[in-house]
Amino acid sequence: MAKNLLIVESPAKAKTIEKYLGKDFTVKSSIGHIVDLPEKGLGVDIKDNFKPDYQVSSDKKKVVAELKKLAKAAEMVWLATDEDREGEAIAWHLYNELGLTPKKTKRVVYHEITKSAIEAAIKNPREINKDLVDAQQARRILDRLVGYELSPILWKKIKPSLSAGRVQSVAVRVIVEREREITAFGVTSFFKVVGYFSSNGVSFKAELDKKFNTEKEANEFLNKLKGTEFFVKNQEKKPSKRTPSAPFTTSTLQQEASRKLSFSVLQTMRVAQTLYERGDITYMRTDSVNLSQLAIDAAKEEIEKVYGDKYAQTRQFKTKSASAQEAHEAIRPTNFSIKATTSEEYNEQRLYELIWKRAIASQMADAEIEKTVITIGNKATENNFIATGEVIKFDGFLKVYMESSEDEGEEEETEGQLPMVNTNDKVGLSHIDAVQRFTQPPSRYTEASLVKKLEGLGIGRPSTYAPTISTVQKRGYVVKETREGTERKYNVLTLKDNEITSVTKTEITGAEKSKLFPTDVGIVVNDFLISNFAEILDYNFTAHVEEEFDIIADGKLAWQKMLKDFYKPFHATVEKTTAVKERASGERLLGQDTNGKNVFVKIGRYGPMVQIGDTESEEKPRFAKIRADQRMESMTLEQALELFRLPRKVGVYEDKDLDVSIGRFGPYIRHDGKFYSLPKEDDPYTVKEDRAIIVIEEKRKKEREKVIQILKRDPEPEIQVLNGRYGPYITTDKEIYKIPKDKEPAKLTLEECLEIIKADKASGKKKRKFFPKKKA
DNA sequence: CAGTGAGCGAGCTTCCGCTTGACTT
Repeated sequence: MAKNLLIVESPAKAKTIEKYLGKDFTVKSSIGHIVDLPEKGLGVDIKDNFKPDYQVSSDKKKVVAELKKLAKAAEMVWLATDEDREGEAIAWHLYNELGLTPKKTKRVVYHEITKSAIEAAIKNPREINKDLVDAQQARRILDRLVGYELSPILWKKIKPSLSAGRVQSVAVRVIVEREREITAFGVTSFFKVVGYFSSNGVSFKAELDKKFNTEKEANEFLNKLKGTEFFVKNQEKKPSKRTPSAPFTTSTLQQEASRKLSFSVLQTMRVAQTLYERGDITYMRTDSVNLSQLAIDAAKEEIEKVYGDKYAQTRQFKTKSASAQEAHEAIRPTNFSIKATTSEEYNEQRLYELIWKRAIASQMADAEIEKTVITIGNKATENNFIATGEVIKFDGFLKVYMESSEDEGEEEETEGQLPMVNTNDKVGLSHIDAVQRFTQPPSRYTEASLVKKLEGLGIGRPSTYAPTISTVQKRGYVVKETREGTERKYNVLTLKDNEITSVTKTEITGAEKSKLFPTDVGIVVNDFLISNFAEILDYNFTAHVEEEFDIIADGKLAWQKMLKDFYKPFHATVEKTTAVKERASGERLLGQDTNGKNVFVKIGRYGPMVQIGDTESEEKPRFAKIRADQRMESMTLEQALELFRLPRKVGVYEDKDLDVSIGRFGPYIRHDGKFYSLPKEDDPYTVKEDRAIIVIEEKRKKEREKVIQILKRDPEPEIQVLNGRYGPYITTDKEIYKIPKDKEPAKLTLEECLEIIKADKASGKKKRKFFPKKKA
């Protein structure tokens, strides 16, 4: 038994550190937080000065028991959790749960996993910083109060199972507001003029320094240029340089992996986790752009070896984010001399390469660039045509890495080569285009650009960006969608050989790929929260409470005092809002039907719907769910009435009615108490009796083919051999068993089936239920 | 797993931040 027990948060980290420390140390991990507030109930006693009811998390009981045993046997316990608010709290929880004493406990911290850093940390132990722990308690309890007091209001006022929180509600707000900006955006068109010139055998283009509002003005301008001459009015050369970006943080990794590899933020984190566990990269949840000196030296050595001395230029980057806690290094390869991971998995290879390039480039020389601007004049006009060109004099870091542009919507301005010219040189004209362009609304967020936005607001942490994005989608506030654009016509005027011609072309506009759109529910919840809880939804709310957490961490404010000051007015608003009777349904009156009854669109307990007739009237109103491709905001009276054409009776089959409707899982036919899904190509509003019968018969045929054989047992439940979506399988007692490839499903005997079941059970794999309920 | 939607009411839902796990006819 080792004399020393050192505890870190991550198991992969524990393995690495154990190698550095030698046999006197056992290194174990807590696997994150070990205690938390209970999932059910508030878990905070408001009356007893916000006393939290901490409990060992159910999935950490085993970890805590093992650590406790090891701690008891050790002479000294070293708490080496991260040096940030959460890490300090984990150390404190460990201290409490493991029953440690000041005499046999030491708190150590480091910001990088290198041998020297760990050894230095061991030489400089300190005590647990209770002020920092208190700041974490304030953070934790504030989030609980906000989340668990706001969410139930939404259940009551809007619909069950919704949620609200300091982070997720602002994320939804960002998406809703962007959508409104796009809707409100007035697209206007203008004419952009581009001349195609040549000089000394080099063709180049130059853009006019003026845009025209109308086609008429553009036409007049081109007319003026008929038969005139162009000359070089001015030429300028300016040296400039480009500096590499900092190595990746979690947020920038997610953004670049999204742009360059089309990864979702979740996918990026999963792949990065694998690389981390393989030991290929450093920790992937970080807000720091720092590299250890060891890493910088290693990068320099690699750059000099591969690209030559003049390509190396080491630098230390500084974080721009005020909320950064910098407990780790930036994300980098653990070994710079390894250019590719040994993993066979394609996505792991691609992400590793991206991380390697970005980290290496960050320690490479600036790129030296010469910018050239040629101004082309014409005596017939005061306006000039401007040609810009760039020549890379020294590529520097660009040899390895080029950051992707942020505005994917922008047109690619490929700058060609410019000719060598002198002032007053005449230049030849090929033609001039005046092209109709349109102003662009702001672009919708991708998952990754939303992360960037949240990070900029100081909201969320590297470990929560991906979960937050998935929460707002799971709650149905936001959907990630790819939408096809629409065609748009635009005009092009061309001046060539002293003649002006006009053509109309078409382009696709408004196409979106994997972008975030707010749903009706998201919009209604957002508007409700903003009108009632403006403070929480304020973009500066997190920044403001973070300032207070910092004061607590400095020991200048008691965490209970901070919570009290926040909670009193907050809870009063909660009470006041709860007392209001009306639901917040986003109700909108669309008009009246032929009987003069009011027709509404609103959100009900099961989502957006249309309603005919008033709720207060004697007669029960009629309801219909709106279709997936419809939006409350753009719903018309005609569309609403159309929805009431369902359910429709389309005929009779085997003396029973055939009814067609749309349910939770799409359009279906109901016949004799059974449901038959209507295939995509059939329209529930027009489908006829004969077609409905075909659909029913097809399903019956499949049902018949589903059963390969049934083997009766008594008293145990029978064994069924069935044809499933993925081929034949055996099932009994709600469990599913795979059939070995060498067996023929139709000829399986009862004995063989039992053998397969026995073998499967013995393999020790845990079975998943057919429709798994939520985890316990 | 598919007819819901007001209201009555039981009992359910929910936060953010730290970590990895287990595995699919």
